[in-house]
Amino acid sequence: MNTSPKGMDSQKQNRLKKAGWKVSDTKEFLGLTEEESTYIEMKLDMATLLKTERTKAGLTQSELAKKLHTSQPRVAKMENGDPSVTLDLIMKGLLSLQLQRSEIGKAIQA
Amino acid sequence: MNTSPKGMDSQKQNRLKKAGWKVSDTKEFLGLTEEESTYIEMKLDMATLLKTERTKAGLTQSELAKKLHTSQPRVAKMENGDPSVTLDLIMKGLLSLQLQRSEIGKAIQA
DNA sequence: CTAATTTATATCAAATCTGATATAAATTAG
DNA sequence: CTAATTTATATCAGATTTGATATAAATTAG
Repeated sequence: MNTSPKGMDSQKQNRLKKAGWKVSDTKEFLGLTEEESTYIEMKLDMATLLKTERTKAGLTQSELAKKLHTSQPRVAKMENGDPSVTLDLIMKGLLSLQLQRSEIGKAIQA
Repeated sequence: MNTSPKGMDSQKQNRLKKAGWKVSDTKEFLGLTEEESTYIEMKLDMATLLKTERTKAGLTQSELAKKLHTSQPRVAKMENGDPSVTLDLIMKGLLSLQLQRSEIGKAIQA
């Protein structure tokens, strides 16, 4: 019994609550519509990709921050999928790491 | 002679200047770095996709606006790639039209 | 053509996002 | 262990983005 949204996925839950995501309604991430959670998951995936790619490039957060004309603390927030960071900023980060649209697109499809 | 960034692409230029994009430097969209223009093009492509998909779904801007809990004028700006609109909002728009991540990802790869 | 519908532009206060700074916590090097 | 480096958290003023409203322009229907 119960394959409904109640019995959500087990791994996804932690990722959502990890960063301080807050739902418009009330109860935690319960009450998230399909679109809302898809949007958040997408953003978290992009955040993870940013961290992965930065590391792969052998850069520190401070070094990436300089390329991006921002600060190290903000890069930390980008990589942790902080709700106060826009997808725009994360995308700019990925592009500054020389990722191609094809690579970003592939990651979004995942 | 001249296959350098000076002799940019011909179609892309119009799309950029179309919406009121302003470069941090001065001269029009000259002086855009590769990353900056890629970011803008990506956003414009998503904007176009939004308009295409809304139309395909047989919805007016007002109807989509209601789904998105926003206003018709903002939907217009989204579809026209107005610089004052975040990629976040456009993505939420696409998701509210029931597009899957796979479809969005594919469009980004283009 | 004329009215109705749809889309675009202008404006604005409130909310959100921004880079910067200070500093704490965690990780890595010696 | 201890210091150095790197990453995370807190705060904040300024900038940008937001939904809303009014209204103009464009498109479509009759």
